[in-house]
Amino acid sequence: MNIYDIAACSGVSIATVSRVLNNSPSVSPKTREKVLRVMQQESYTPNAFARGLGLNSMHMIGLLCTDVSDTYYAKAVSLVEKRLRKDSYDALLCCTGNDPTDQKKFLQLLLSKHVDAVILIGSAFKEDAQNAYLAQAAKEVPVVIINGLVELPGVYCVLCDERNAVRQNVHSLLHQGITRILYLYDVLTYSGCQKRVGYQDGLAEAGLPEMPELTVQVPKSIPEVRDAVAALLKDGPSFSAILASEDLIAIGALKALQNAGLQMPVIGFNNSILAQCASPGLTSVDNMLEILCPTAVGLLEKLLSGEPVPQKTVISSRLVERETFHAN
Amino acid sequence: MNIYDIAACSGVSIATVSRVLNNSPSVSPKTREKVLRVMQQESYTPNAFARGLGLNSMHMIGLLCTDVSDTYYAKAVSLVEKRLRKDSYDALLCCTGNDPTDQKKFLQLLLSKHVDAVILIGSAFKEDAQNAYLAQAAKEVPVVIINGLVELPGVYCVLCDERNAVRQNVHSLLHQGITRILYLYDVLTYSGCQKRVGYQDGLAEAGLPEMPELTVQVPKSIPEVRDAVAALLKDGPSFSAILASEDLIAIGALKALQNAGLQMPVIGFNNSILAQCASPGLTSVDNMLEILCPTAVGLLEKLLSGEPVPQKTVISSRLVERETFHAN
DNA sequence: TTGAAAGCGGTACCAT
DNA sequence: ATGGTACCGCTTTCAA
Repeated sequence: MNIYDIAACSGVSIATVSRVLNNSPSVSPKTREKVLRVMQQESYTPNAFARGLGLNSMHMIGLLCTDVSDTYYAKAVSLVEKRLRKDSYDALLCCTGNDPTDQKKFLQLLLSKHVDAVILIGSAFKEDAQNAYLAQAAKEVPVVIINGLVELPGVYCVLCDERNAVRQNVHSLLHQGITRILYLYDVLTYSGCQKRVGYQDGLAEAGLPEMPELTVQVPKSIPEVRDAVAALLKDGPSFSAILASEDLIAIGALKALQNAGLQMPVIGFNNSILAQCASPGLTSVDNMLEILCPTAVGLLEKLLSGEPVPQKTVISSRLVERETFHAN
Repeated sequence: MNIYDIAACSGVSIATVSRVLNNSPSVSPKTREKVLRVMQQESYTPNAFARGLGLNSMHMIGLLCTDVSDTYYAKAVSLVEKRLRKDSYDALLCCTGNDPTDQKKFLQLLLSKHVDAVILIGSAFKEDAQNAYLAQAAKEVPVVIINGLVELPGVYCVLCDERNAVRQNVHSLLHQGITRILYLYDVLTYSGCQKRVGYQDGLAEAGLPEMPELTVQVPKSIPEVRDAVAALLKDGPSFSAILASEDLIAIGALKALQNAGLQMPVIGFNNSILAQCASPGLTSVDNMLEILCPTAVGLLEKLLSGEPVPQKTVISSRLVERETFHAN
């Protein structure tokens, strides 16, 4: 069943059928009615490829995500996809992993599929070399970055003020009289850098010196973090609170503390389900995916309909206090 | 840059360019070489829509998933997507939620996009009414179900023997002298049913009567499960071990036990990252997504190239013991 | 081995 | 308001 058949059955031309299909106002109600009835009867579905060829769009958005199996990114993908459906966009999912070469390859791949736009979720795009590719891509279609920042024409960023979130955490710990705060992080994506700088900000504001021995990079793995923190507890510099760039990392640290029979404030990041799973419940910074994601898609919607939108949208975080917050 | 331009630049016809594009053997090495060089020079990319229109395929697979924000499904989607890329298929992601109406709507949507196949991940398709839609869909494209079972022509299932997994868990608990085992579950998808039946199997084998008061349905939410289990501990039937259909549920139960100062064997399901996050570490059944997902895509690969494949592939699970396993 | 040309199923412009 | 028709860019059959 194609548009020609429908045209024949309805006794009109394919042009008219196409108009009905596209809700063109210039079709008489009677004609529209008739054509629609035939479509219904024949349970006609327009061919998406033919449509794509003509319009140069299949109403698809490319989702470039480092890793959907990660709880945080999975949530972001879920929220984005749900919001995209509202505008009847389809989501083409592309998981890149952390290799920059793959990331650019997949970006290329999405463009070759003529997606209407690309949304970056947790991408590590950060170095200039990669940004060159992003810049190129952004010339072809709008690029929206969730919780990342690349200031380039055609690239729009929606992000959470994580730097300030960490700064405030430091501040509140200092307020409890804790000055030696261990900061654990894994990768230095844009987001990763912001958090670390927030940690430094917090200390600097209180006139405290930087403590490089308390800023420790760890792999994103519970047992490895646990062991690393255990080692620190044994031989390392002393500390009496822990901030982590990720819930998972915080949980690894929590395990080390438990094994050592110690208690101290531990604050994670992302407010993921993992934070709820931990015992004691992990206090965590919520970076507001529930807001970021719909906002990002909303932006895209406007962009694609030609409306102007800000290149950068920043929202603030929210601390979710659970059992690991206070000292003693 | 289209195929005509490339043809012109190479001094051949578009047919020849097309042949080169599709690795047709009937092109002389010299011609092929020449055309390829031009393509390279012009950094030509064939138009995916035009290709789709001609071939009636854009080399896309529809992923029908109830909820990617769920840790378990996210992992499945991740593994499937990764494996699909190997065969250079793209993944069109569709999150349906649990409403059967939506599920059939999205299935329809994927079909209208002419995906080459559909992979169901954690779908609740179970009732006959829905199966009618599946049957219809399976007439158009192959349907592969991961960890679910629907026996219909054109539907292929790859699943884990979860029934047996639970049976064995019951068995081993009975062996430890525990006869009163609380079974917690949330939804009765195919998988959900199998697990529950496994629980019954285990008890039946030991000649124990069914204990409906120990088979409790709970919502998939840590605090709600915690409260439900706390209530059972207070006023309910006695039990001295807990089996759950999901890690998340097991963790809720664990929290209730901790609050009550109690310890008993608790076994979760899925061996998700959540199990590692819990303290004490949650013993959990691994239902082998790492095997199921690649197997499912491998099946699809064969199907799409016309090779025959079994309609049902079952693999066995693996118990991952952590701290919550043994009594005392 | 190569080329010409007829689809594939729509969109959109130009007439009427 | 409606119809005719030239695209869109590729695949594939048929002839040469």
